[in-house]
Amino acid sequence: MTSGIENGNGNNGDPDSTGAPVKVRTLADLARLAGVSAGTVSRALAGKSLVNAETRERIQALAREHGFRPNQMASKLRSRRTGVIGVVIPLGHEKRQQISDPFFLTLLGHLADELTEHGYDLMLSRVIPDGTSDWLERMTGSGMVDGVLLIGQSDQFDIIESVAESYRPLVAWGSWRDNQVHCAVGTDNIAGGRIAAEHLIAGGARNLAFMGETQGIEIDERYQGVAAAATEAGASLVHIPISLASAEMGEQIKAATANSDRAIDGVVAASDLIAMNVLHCLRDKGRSVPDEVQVVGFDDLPLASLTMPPLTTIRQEIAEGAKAMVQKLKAKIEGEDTDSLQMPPRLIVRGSTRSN
Amino acid sequence: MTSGIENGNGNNGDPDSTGAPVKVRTLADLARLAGVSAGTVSRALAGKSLVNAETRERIQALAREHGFRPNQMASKLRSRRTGVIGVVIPLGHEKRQQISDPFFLTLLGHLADELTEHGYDLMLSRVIPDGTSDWLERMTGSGMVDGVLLIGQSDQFDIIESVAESYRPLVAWGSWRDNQVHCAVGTDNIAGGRIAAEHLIAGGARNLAFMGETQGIEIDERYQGVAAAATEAGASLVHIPISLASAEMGEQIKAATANSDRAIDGVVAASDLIAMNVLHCLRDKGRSVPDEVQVVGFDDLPLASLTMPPLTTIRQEIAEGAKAMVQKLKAKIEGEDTDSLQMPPRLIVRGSTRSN
DNA sequence: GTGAAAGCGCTAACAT
DNA sequence: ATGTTAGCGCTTTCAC
Repeated sequence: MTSGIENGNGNNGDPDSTGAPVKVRTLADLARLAGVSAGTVSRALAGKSLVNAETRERIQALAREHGFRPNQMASKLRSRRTGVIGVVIPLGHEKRQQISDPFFLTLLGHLADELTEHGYDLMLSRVIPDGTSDWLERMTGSGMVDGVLLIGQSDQFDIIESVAESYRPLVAWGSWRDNQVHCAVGTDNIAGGRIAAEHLIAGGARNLAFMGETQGIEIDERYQGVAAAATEAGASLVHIPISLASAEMGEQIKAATANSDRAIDGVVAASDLIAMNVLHCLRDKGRSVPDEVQVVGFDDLPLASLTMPPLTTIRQEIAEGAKAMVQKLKAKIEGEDTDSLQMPPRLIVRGSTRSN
Repeated sequence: MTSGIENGNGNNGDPDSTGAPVKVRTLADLARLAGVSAGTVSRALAGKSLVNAETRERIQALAREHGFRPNQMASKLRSRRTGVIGVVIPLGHEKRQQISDPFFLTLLGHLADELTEHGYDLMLSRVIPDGTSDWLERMTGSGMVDGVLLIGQSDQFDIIESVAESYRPLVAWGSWRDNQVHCAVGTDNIAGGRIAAEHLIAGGARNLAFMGETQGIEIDERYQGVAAAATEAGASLVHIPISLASAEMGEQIKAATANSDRAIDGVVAASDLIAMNVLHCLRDKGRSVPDEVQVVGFDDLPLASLTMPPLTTIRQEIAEGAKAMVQKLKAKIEGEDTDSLQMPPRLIVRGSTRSN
């Protein structure tokens, strides 16, 4: 707190010797204090080269002393760049608006780091799409952000496509299809599902279950991969849609596993979160993992190694993906073109499956 | 896509009959189209009452048709309110900038919901404080936000205090001390620690360990609560600082539990995340929970019920806390005064402790 | 109920 | 290297 000294004793940088505390609210105020023009202050504070080093220092010191920061709204309006990236989490097919998978929050954390690193601020928006493209265009169309990152495509693939047609700086985490307009970064989910199922089958499973809602395209692809592998191996497969609302998940899993005519001996969960719930339910029912039932998760969250038994899972490269998303978005903002990126999934074998 | 029709055939709302697609970028553009003034368009789009209902409808329809949204930066600059709340996660005492406890991400999720509900956008910032108050003043002082929410106080209590002296619309999750300047919402951590320890002791534990860094004030208070209870009961207590970087956590826990001269039979973890790691390590070492060692977590995250055994923990009311934070912040923005809120902790007994 | 005019606080040409 | 000028696109008195 440098204010409070009433009798300016020489070094308080206040040219009018009244000693009254001067409120510096605008560039113009500071300019007056420094005896220069607003333009110069603007340049000095922005660290521009065309300002005399000495005056720059002086102005910066003055600004610091008075705790002055230029108003960002004015700056952004004038310069037509906001330095802000909109990060949107579409909660398309989830009744409860809460939580969403820890996967998304982990991705968000990495995106936040990466954006900060690149000098961007982050405007977060969790939206429940309403059937129109409004939820997205609210971000893209209002001059608030320089670009948009989507944390998942949810069940909004087509809407994202249509918006991306006219709004370039947009990158989504999710799936990529041939001729897709919008740039996506994600995992090869079909391959991931396939690998998971093959691993289960190699461990002796014959009656598989896939647990998870397939409304989101990513999850659906995982299911397809599982289905393909099951068909090829002549294994049976049931699909059990599980809502993410954790309160109900346990009941749903129990009901589902009870109903099935053949005893399920291999589970592919659509995510680690679901897998953890499955593990918990199986334990409750006294079914041993991996001896009676094998379980594979998807994501490889840090928590996956802490379950009992530790979770075999399909790893997604979240940190790497976040890096790629930001890098691609930057490229798009600068007018370049970018490809989508589908990363290969990787099987992480732990204790919830029989290794060979 | 309503554009694309080249020969305006009557109903395309385009008064100049060239049929050329008109780009509507500003209020003025739309005003011209509608044959009114910019001011009227502004009022119509804002749904103000003093506009003729009919013209309002017409203008809104026109705006929709052309996908026009008023530029937020201009609007915010002019109206001197941004409709944005800054949410800051200070990563004070964590080497790795990543992750932070899932607790914080859960809180973030609830805050996001709550802010959205109240019509605010959310500007997220994860910062690593540098010893100055810069990380905070960057948010408070640049006209970007109407208020600031802090997700945790980290080890920045004093800095928050000093900023709060002159910046009113600020609410933090965290601890409250007598005569504290800034508004805080949180749990009574001392009581929480005490309850946890007493429960352990009631279950027969005599040699306690507290696991967690106490640099953050909240955690330190939990430790104090544990210490008080241990002293009163004549139980021993060791403090084992554990960094949150999950890679190292396991090693640290193992090293710590190995070194201690007496066998620890009761663990209070500073968070559920730590508790989960502790459970995992104990399993690795073949020590049974709760028979040989009892474990209590802190937070009651959704995941706490999924561990094996399910985690006994001290519940923090995250959703309720998020609601309170937003409500108090709103009050402060509107110039009212608000008290801090310390919520009572609640013991949730599950399987990781002996219930009497 | 609507139009005209005056900025919000800053930046970027264009002068000098 | 610095000052001057002209807006960025919107909201909001103030007239009518």
